[in-house]
Amino acid sequence: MRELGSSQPTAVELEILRILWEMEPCPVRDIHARLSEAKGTNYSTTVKMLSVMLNKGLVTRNEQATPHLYRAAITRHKAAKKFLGELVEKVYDGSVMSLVLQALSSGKVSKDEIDEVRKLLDEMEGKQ
Amino acid sequence: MRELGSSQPTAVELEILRILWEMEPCPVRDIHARLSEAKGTNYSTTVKMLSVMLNKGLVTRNEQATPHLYRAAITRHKAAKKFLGELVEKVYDGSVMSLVLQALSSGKVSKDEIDEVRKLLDEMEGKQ
DNA sequence: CGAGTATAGCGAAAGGCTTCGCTACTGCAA
DNA sequence: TTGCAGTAGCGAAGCCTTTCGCTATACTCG
Repeated sequence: MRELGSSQPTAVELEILRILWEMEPCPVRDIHARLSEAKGTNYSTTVKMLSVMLNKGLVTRNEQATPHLYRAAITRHKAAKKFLGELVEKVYDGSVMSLVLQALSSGKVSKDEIDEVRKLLDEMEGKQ
Repeated sequence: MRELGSSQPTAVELEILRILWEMEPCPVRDIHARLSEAKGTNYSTTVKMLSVMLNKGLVTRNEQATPHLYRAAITRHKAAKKFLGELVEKVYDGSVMSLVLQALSSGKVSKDEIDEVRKLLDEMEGKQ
């Protein structure tokens, strides 16, 4: 088994993680139900992907239970942080701010949310 | 040739795009110089990658010039927007704000930058 | 002109991700 | 006990990305 977190989850892996974050712990059948709904893939495929992910340390499972129950090995928060870091690094050349500005200017943000950001900014400034 | 933007740039493709964004238009040799510095790959590899990217519509080139001069077919801004949109969609379930809050709370942001965000927030509020 | 160097391109190999077919095991019901 | 349905696993195929060797073409300088 590779070291945990040594690699970013791939596309399908991420889909599975998202399902787990929402309904873990859960058996293959449930994961497959959601996955096949979106992609129409075979049950074997889901089982295999989970075995691959288990191998990579992206998920864990309880083998005592029948059927086995799967869980994500990284929290949504941690995964998000990794993705974000990579995005900032690779596309925004390490500037968190460039990304924030672009994200904000994409619109779709409510007044309450704007206030929330202000509050965060105030806190940050206080600590500097 | 596939339709422009039909697929996200892959890892190496993104590296090449970043080089182009910085120094376009430029010949293969220059791109290769930068790429091999980071990865130690062969000149042929760079040529091939560019031909693949040309095929995908990720880059354009001026064949009149000798050697041919390459340019990125998408701006850094557009690529960033696409990546960001995907990240928000896939990891933050569509909430731009979750992403912004997480990005900001990762630290590494100067006072000037904080002020810059405030200004943007004010503008946004004015328009609502 | 002719040799040597720079440029361009192609096809195939290597490796990773995703998919599935086939097999095996388990547990329950007739 | 036998058969069926649900569960688990493996190996290989197919596809895409990345890599390079080999070949061909163009250009430069002596």
